Amino acid sequence: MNIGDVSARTGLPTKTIRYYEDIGLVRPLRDANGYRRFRETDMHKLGFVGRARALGFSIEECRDLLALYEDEERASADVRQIAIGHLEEIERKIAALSDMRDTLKGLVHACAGDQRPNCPILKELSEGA
Amino acid sequence: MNIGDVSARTGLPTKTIRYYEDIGLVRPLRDANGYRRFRETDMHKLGFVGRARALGFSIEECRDLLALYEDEERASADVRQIAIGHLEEIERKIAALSDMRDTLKGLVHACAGDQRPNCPILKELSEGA
DNA sequence: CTTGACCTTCCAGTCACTGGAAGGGCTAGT
DNA sequence: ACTAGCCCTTCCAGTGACTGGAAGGTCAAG
Repeated sequence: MNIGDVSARTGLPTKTIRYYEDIGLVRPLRDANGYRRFRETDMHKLGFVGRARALGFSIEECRDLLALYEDEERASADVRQIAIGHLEEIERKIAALSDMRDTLKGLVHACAGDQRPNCPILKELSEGA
Repeated sequence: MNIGDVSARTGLPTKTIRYYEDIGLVRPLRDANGYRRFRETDMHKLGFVGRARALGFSIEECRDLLALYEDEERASADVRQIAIGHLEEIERKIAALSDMRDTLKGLVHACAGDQRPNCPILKELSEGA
């Protein structure tokens, strides 16, 4: 399979697939003409990474998860630990964004949004709370 | 005021303040020795940007907000529109993160997290939903 | 006159791609 | 045989918003 087929099947852009090769996530073979040749296992790995990325795991976490996936002797505790760490990170981000949302909502609500210059949003940014 | 004083008063790292000068958010004066000299208005602007960044506004949004702040003829509607756009962006991010969180929570819950290799997290990443 | 805390510029790295240029390969149709 | 139109290759540069570090100038205190 050439890179275009893999892209169509995994949904990953070819640029991204080449990048994943660059950083060593996959190691496709090469045809005589220099084209990358992807085996089923390569495509499977790329799908794995694509799904892990969609869940917000970093590339390094993906690398670790892949290594665990390929290690038949793995302990599921190690996988779970990575997932828990990531989950906590997501909870922190949600909390931070929720704080921003609440503050912004209050400001947007307080602002008349008309042709006059008076604006509580600018006032807040200018003076602090 | 030198950059160190501004840093202490605004809470922004000196590196960040220099960066903000680089991209034209502030234009401090220069002393004969080459040191940046910040006026009150410069510090005020930096505080403004710091608070806007803390609410998640991008640098370009901060630039626009600053311009509106300095425009006495502004319409508060323009400020409000920027804030609403940003608010929607935040809502989208929260929604995406919440989806990830829910999926991850389910997977973490389903995983025994012991010494055995069997793992529903890896299974999901490997096979898709 | 030295120490140490400040300040300066410039370069490189972060993260995970993304865009584009320049060029070679392959297949189908004329 | 030639050409059109894809597909593939590499390499370089840019994104956002900083951050780290090196190499060196300045200044006040002791």
